[in-house]
Amino acid sequence: MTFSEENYLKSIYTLQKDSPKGVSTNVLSQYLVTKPASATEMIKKLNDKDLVVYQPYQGVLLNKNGEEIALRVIRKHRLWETFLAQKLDFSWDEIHDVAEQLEHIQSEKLIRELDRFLGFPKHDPHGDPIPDADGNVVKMEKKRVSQLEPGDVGTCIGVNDTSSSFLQFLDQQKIKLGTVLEILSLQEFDKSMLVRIDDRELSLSQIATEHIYVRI
Amino acid sequence: MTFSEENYLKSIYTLQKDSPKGVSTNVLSQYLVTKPASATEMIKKLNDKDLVVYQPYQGVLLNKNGEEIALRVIRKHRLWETFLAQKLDFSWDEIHDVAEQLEHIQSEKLIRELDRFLGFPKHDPHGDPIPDADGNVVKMEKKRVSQLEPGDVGTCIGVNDTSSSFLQFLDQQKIKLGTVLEILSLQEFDKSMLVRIDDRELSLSQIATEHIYVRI
DNA sequence: AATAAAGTTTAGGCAAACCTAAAAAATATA
DNA sequence: TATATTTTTTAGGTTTGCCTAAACTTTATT
Repeated sequence: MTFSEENYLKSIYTLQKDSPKGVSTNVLSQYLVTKPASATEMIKKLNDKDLVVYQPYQGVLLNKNGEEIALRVIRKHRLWETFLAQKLDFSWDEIHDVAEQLEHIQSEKLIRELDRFLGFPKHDPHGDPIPDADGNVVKMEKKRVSQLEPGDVGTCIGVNDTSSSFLQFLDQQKIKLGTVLEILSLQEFDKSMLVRIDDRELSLSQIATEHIYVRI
Repeated sequence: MTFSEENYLKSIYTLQKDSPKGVSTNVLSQYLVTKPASATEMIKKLNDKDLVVYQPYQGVLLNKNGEEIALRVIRKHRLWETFLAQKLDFSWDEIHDVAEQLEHIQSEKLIRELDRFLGFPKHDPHGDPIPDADGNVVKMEKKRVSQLEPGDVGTCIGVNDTSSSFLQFLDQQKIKLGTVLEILSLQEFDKSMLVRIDDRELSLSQIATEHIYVRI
């Protein structure tokens, strides 16, 4: 399993949630910042290795084998993200690129021990669930802040946008995992929301409320 | 800088200590488990990038630039080894392969934070010095156990053989970094040594005594 | 339904890092 | 010193993963 193969499998896993009848080469190559021709080529290789279901022109989906590998890579990615945030004081926006490299390290023992060292965390710093060693992922009831109504209270469990500008915005506003938000009001004209966090009130734009996930 | 280039630079750094007037392609390729022709090719590439001094048929040595990069890779390798041994309970023989992968992760911040997290260690689990961020390496006075005489006492600071059979032997004998050895006697006929460790006495073959380093 | 537009695949190339086999240079031996 | 042996380099080939351009499907529009 090469780095590149792992990256394709992981990407297909992520993208197939929004394209349940097949991830197109266009979408896939855009996500991976390559070209459609390259995606086609790799998909054919993964198909030959019996990791995906693929019919020319019909997009690609992971089969059981492919999903198993994708989940292993995602498990590693999220454990490393947890390590970087918890132990090495990385901020949200610095985590991703490094975890992207670390996720490809091959060593069963490494990942088992890392998991133990971190205290068997269930979620990564973005609130996404960490698959267990057998590939089981806990599903969580998450809602976007934008789906809440005045009076609702939610606990921040993740975000939807990993751009560093957004993550920096969150750092500035001191919004992190576990932060409790109370919705005070919704402005009709621009769908912005007035929320209370601890003792301060602040206004979040619609864009922001759509990118923050909470558990209610 | 590719993985392969980094591996070649690191290997040349190690090998040039024993071949101060040039590391031959033969030796280099054997060390890296490739073929001489591959080594020649890479050396030419490193030469074009001004990282080594190379004259055809005369072997290769690192220049200032090459040494700087080699030391950065070695620093990362040894910090990761320390992490694996100290935090993840890896034993001596399990460390190397994983550190070999981790050493290629690119992130200044990662290695700075890892260093801090580990408490700025000066030596790795094999007793080898960890270069600092500026590439300074502390030289240490180390002796092989075989160079000691009856009555001498030494503290184990490293080993010379990273084969897993040897490292497993050490684990079995409970010889680790910091273990204090007292030489009781030397057998003339096979150069084996009787040593005391804590309260027990054991005999070490000449092969073993030549592969264990101590500070006296 | 016919055509235009968009998306996908195929064909042919390129760079990195490896390989084998042959040629060339350096070293050892008679 | 001339030849034999060893070492190193060159030449040409392979695989992986990327690319562009052209051909082919599918989907959208009129």
